[in-house]
Amino acid sequence: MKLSKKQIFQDFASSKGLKSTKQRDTILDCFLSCDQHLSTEELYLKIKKNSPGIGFATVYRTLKLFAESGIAREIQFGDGQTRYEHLQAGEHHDHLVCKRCGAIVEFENETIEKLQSEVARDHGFTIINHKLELYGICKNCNS
Amino acid sequence: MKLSKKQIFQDFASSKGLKSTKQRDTILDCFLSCDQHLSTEELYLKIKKNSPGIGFATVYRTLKLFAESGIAREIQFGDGQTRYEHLQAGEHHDHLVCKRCGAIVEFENETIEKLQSEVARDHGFTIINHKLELYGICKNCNS
DNA sequence: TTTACTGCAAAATTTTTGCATTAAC
DNA sequence: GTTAATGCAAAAATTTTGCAGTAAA
Repeated sequence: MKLSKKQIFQDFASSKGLKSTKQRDTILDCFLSCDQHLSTEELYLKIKKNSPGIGFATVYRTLKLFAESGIAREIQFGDGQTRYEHLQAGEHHDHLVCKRCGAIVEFENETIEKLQSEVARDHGFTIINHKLELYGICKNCNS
Repeated sequence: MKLSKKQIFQDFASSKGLKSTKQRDTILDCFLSCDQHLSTEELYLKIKKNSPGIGFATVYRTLKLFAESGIAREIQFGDGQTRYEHLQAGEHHDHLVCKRCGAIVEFENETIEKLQSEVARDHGFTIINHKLELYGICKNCNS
């Protein structure tokens, strides 16, 4: 069975000699229980409601650690803010983004993934990860 | 035969009642003759060499116009800078990005495009455009 | 002349960092 | 005791805007 993200991060932390703190636990819990695709700012505001003591810089630095540990990934949807999404090792999240209402739908498609590997191979690339975003108008906004 | 990007932009400009200026011509020429994927800053620096009078804000606003006219598109590779790439109507540029040396290789793949349309249709989306980036290590850096 | 464009500098955003203090090991 | 983490506030880096002067229609 897969390790939980919490476990993965704890392993990462101890392997790096990082200390375990109340703040990091709080941020990790909130991050995991929150929606995908939150920006640093958004997560910070959510956390501040229950834990007013936590500062923006701590959230900022902790999210960077999450990305480094592999449980999260930075993404940019072109709105000027860096966002973080949950990431399970080996998982991919591709996105449908509605240009009108901002709705984000996730999808996975094995065949596309395979084709991507082929393209990479043809060009001599070893793929580490990828990003696929389809921008358009969603069902609701269309009707 | 396809309209040139220059032509497309001129049509766009006149349809919008925009005036034709020396600066915009200069910026358009440099943009078209320059490498793909330049940031505003980078293009500004290139232009300043030959036309020292042109200001950053003009380059910035002109690139926005290029994007609006359809001859360019904003992209983000996650390095904190917005970049602009050339875009022919109906064309897509997907990218292989080397995480080590930063090399960018463009590719197109019809089958992937078709699958994307299917995914979008399945979710009730009408696609306007898309972004596909494969991150990895390129042939040179691998060897 | 009327309207848009330019260049400058200032403002607004967002990301990143320095540092004294606090807390974990 | 050491070493890392935190919170604040300041600094950097980018993007965006206001405005007076300039140039195009």
